[in-house]
Amino acid sequence: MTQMDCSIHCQSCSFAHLCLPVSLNDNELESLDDIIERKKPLQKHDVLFSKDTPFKSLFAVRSGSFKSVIQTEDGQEQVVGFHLPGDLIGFDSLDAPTHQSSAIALETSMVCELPYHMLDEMADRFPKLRKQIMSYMSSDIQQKHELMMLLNKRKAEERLLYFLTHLSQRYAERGFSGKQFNLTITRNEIGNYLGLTIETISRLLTRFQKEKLITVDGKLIEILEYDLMLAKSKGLQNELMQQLAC
Amino acid sequence: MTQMDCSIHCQSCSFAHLCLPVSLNDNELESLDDIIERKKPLQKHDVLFSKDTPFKSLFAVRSGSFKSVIQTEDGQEQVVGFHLPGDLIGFDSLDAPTHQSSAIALETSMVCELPYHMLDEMADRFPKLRKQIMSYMSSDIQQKHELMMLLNKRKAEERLLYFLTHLSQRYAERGFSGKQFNLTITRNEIGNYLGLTIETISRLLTRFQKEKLITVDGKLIEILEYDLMLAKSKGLQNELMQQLAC
DNA sequence: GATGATAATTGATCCACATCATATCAATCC
DNA sequence: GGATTGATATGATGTGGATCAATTATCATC
Repeated sequence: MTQMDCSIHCQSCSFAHLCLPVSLNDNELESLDDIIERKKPLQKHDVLFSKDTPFKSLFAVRSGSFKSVIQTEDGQEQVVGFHLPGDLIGFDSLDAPTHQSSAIALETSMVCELPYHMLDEMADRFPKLRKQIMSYMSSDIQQKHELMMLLNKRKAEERLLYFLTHLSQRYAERGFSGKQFNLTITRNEIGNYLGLTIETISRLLTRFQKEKLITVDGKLIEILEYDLMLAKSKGLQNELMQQLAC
Repeated sequence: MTQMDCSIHCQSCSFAHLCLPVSLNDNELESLDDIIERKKPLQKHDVLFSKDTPFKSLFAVRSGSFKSVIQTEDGQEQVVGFHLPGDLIGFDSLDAPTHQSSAIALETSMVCELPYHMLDEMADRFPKLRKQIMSYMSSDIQQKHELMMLLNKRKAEERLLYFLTHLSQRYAERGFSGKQFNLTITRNEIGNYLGLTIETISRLLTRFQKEKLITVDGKLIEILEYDLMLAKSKGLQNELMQQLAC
């Protein structure tokens, strides 16, 4: 038995508001809860699934965090996403027999497994579930558009500030502190995601600290000037500075 | 009446194999065809929809081509997609009351309008249609992952080669020549999409021509060495060269 | 065919970030 | 405890592509 029945259900999950349950009524939620398999915890570096393993399920992060990566043809790795509790993983592979990316735990983490053939069948019975899934994918596409903009138009400083403020916001949405958190990802992975080198990330973090935007203590980050950081990440620092000066 | 009934139906559309009809049977196809509104042609630069206009429909390109753009907060434009016949436009806005991007005709073009509330309702009646839509969105997400890799890991030469070979392939899939085609997009828009400047695009195109990979005559591009270009776009030119030398 | 306007080319210069090189620090393993 | 390994930091140098500048097609309009 790899399956555990450790009494956590969607009904009592503290991330339900970010996850598929958000739009379902009690009945529907119960049906969803029934098909979910709760699995044993994964340890740091454990592979939830990897490219070319058969696509059988979506996964919802219950605790911890994951990265999604794809492989380039010449063997490099590209990080394409970070996943926090309530996030769903696997939407890039609905049209394929196998996973198109790999998902790897960044720390001790738990997931809810959603067998796709059952979710698929439920989507036909519960229009709200279908709409919810499609909404989720749609906002995913939209976020990738923003990311394209970030990578194409923003310089290193703005990219990292975006990353930090976005992460802060996501932690806050989940009831964690958005002001102080542990990076579960390495500077290497951040750089990989943002199209920068580890050296650049390291230098910027020390610079941000000197500028009193954040404090850094190893993996522990404290956000000191969220609004300013957000403005800077959008190339709007001058405008905000003017506003503050008024 | 802005609506035209110019006798083109999904049943006889030459791009049906790339579009929503692909997985539907005759009955379903007829229902789909019934809800589609064929609209008057758009001219170059015409706006199909723009950011913040109410989201009411998806659009399928029937002829011509479009670009999708988002606006940055400091007023710049980011091209996030090019659309050819058979492509569907608008999947980034399913979860929003208004469009999250703008779509602009790159030449005289026609679209099929799919009123979303009707499509949505049909998706509940026809599981295959639902699956088709979700497949489409999934492969969209996957392609954005590839694009992230391109923007983060590849240099200018590789990005443009990817763009050209990918475009070639898409034209070929649609029954057009993949070896010779007119760019309906400006070098500016290509650069914007690939995170490069117009000067870089221009220089590379002349270089590719000198290297006998392509010929360029204004907007007319001829692909001379597709396989080599594809290999180079993946950073594999050395490997292929070795193979050819064997 | 003259007149702007928009798009593209080509050259010269510059700079943000990559790359290279070393050093430091923390965690893990004999 | 010393050695090994992986992550991080930081300085020195190099470079790909941006930026700046000037010219030349190309196209639409009268």
